[in-house]
Amino acid sequence: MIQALRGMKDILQPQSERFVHIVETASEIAARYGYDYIETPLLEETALFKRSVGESSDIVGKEMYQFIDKGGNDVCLRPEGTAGIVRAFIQNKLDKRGGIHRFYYHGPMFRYERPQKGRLREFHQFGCESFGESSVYEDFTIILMIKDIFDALGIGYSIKLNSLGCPECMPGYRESLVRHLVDIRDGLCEDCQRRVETNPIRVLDCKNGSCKEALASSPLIVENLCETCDADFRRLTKMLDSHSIPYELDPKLVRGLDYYTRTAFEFVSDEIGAQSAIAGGGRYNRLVEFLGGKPTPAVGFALGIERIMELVKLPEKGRHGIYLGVMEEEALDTILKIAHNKRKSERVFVEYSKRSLKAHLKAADRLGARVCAVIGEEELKDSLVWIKDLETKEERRVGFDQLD
RNA sequence: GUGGGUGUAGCUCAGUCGGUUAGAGCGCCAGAUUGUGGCUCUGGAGGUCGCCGGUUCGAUUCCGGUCAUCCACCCCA
Repeated sequence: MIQALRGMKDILQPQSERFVHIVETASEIAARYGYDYIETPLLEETALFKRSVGESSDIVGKEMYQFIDKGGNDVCLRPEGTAGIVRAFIQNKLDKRGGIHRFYYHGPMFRYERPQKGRLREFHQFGCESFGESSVYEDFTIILMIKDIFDALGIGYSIKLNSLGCPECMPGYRESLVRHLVDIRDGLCEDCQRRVETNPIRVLDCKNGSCKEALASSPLIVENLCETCDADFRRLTKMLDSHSIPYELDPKLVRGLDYYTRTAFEFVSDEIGAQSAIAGGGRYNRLVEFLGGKPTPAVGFALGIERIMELVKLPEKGRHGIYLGVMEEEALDTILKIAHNKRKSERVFVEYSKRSLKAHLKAADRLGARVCAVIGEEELKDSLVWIKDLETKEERRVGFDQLD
């Protein structure tokens, strides 16, 4: 038997219903915040991700589905959404056009990781990217939008917030951090000792207990921000406070992708296991320029649909729709016409073969229909259809055109 | 990539200290008379006990390998 590849899953109902519900809810809210839908290719040149996500990240280093296509191009399945959208933004010359451009997207992402709870090799994200707005109010608005989405979906979360600084203050901070890390090197885990060279910022994010202890006294970026970054960060937290949005300052929150600057945030849930981030994002003012476009400020986020599916509770829909069947073959034509008409407004099931009343009722019941409508010998004579409400058990006969 | 758990019916799982017909609940199918579903009752179908190899008179059970899956590390949504 051929099975789906490791870490890749079919999504059938009832899960597919949650999936659609999440995408629809998020899309609707994003549209109300002024975002337009964008669709970009799943396959991109490998160089795009190497440059945007960063070569030092594990995503690029060892988790990409990368291969050479038949034309000799080095390509890979996208491991995340932002890079492709930034590429599209630049390629379509929107950077030169100026103004503000906001996009939302959703679709599959691919990372060759070891699967576990909340982590798949093919997973789905919904995300938004806003280009051209440098105000921190846009960062605030994006956080507010995510809150709206999660509230609409009825799921709990907490927000972690940090600022990663900018080219003004980050390099200086990085140097002092490295100096400190070198001092405490012996107390760090193997991975972190390596990271001191490759990506010192990420040492802060290490979950290893001994590293956490060793890092207790390390300098924090939020205490080393330049004036502009600091003012923005204060404004952001003030806005969140005044809107009564609870958040937790996490000076050790480091986004895994290299392109983030200033605002970085994560929405986490404590109900879904170790992979607790249900949304993450922040500002990435340097990425457009880095990928060859005109310098353009940008903010964005992505949320993990599969992780959220575990949290969404769908309202019970109960019986709905109508089931149509016949006990005499001559009535099938009539039934099909009724079905076509009813389908303009509701869910309709049609059984094409002649069956006993009992069989029809049973089938209607199993399909979750509210009404079972059948034409038998008696109804055929008088041009009527017998209907039964499976919930109230009421039954009656009505004319072909009076079905409601 | 590392570590641990688990693979027995469609689903959730029991069980065999190695022995002849491998079980339960749920689900499924059929019936409880003629045109009445869900509930109940009765009956029935359905399993090469993940795969390969080893030990053994004999393996679903023990051992090794392999694959799959789950959880955690790592990484991240």
